[in-house]
Amino acid sequence: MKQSQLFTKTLKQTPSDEQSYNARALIQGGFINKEMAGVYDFLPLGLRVLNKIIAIIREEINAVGGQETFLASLQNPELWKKTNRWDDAIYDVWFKTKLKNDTELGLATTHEEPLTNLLRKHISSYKDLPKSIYHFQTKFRNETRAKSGLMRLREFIMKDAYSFHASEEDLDAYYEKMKAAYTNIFKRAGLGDLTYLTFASGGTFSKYSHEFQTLTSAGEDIIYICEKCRVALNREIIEDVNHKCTECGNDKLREEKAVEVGNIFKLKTKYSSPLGLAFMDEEGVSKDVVMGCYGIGPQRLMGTVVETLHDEKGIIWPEAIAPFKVHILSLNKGTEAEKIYADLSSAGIEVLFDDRELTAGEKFADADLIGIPYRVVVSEKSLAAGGVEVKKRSEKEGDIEKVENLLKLFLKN
RNA sequence: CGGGGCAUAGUGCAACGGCUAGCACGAGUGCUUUGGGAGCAUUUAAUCCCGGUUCGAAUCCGGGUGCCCCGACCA
Repeated sequence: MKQSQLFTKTLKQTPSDEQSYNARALIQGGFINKEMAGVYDFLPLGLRVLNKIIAIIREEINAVGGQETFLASLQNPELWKKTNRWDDAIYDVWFKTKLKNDTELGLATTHEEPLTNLLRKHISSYKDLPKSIYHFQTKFRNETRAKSGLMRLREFIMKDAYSFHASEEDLDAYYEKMKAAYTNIFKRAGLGDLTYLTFASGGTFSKYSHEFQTLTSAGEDIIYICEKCRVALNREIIEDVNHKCTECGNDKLREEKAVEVGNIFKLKTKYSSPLGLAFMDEEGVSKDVVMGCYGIGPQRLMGTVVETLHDEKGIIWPEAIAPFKVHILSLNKGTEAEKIYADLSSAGIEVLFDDRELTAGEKFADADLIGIPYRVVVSEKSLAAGGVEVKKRSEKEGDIEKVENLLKLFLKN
């Protein structure tokens, strides 16, 4: 894409109405726009990143048998009354609205109820199980305090997956597969080294649930890390386990601030029972379906990447989720840059081409701010040196590369 | 929901109760510039809302709204 055509502009100064780094950098770079506290628009650059994160999640969930759907955001209170979650005194994050005839509706905060109810039409026998179903859909949560840019939103997309099983053993086995899928997702998104599988409180039916916590000062959670096992314990359970690792008993735990980027949870029959999702087993006995649920917020994941991967000049996107792979900066009047842009683009490489009539300093500053992994500078100076300068965003110095080698270089990487 | 801070051109800041609300960046025009946010000239554009005090309010008072932060909360 030609940068001269991009409708968004970068800001020279960071916005004064944001404190968190992710919000400041993403707004300054033109990735997102703030509508109100906890509500952001995604602009072309930001949407490209978001879509790449979603694509990674989709691949990994599909790989463990997930079937993608798209459930509605307007929800029927009757289902929520059955699970006792409609009452604001019990579940206080609702945005509620009404039809013109005064019938109440809820804007989806999550989708356990409607999906469980939907599955009543499709699951009746042990032969129909197991199943894994997910979607990417907007959640609305009336948080008392939205905060920290993309870290706690009132309107956000969630990938929520739900699995349905004939037995707890089967759920347990699938849960481990999903755990591995989540590990892959965070690794691919560039957060592998900073993300810990974390034991958290389990609620009614399980001892523990698992969170995926990424270390960052922007996080809201305190976790205790066991380096031996590479797992962590959420502060909410630390007293229950006497400050010892649940895996190996290690009591030398390191306290860190972290953000919950994902959560997996064994629901068992918490929703199937009140909503009447049952199946007939091999003996002809009716049993409640056993469920698990698995959530990731792609926007929070994006915010976490920005919080953790940046320097004083701007964002440093991991290649897998960068808005573009290559950023070409044209500093001369010639057509060399234009040709490189055309050649790389037609080879399927994602290129942002800074063809704007600006000074070199402005282009460099914008490139650093936007944070595309590879910067290619085309100038009289580079051409005189035999080619173009190729520099990684994550490195200080670049190298002169011959123009004819670029295609090979970027197709290889 | 408790506590604190803030609200002025598109953006970032300034202005003792008093003159035509100032500066920088941005944007428009013209000329000059091009390896780290360039120069000259010129133009453009603002006091969150409602009420009050006062000869006079961006400034003081009351109420509202919005934003940020701390805490509470958070499948």
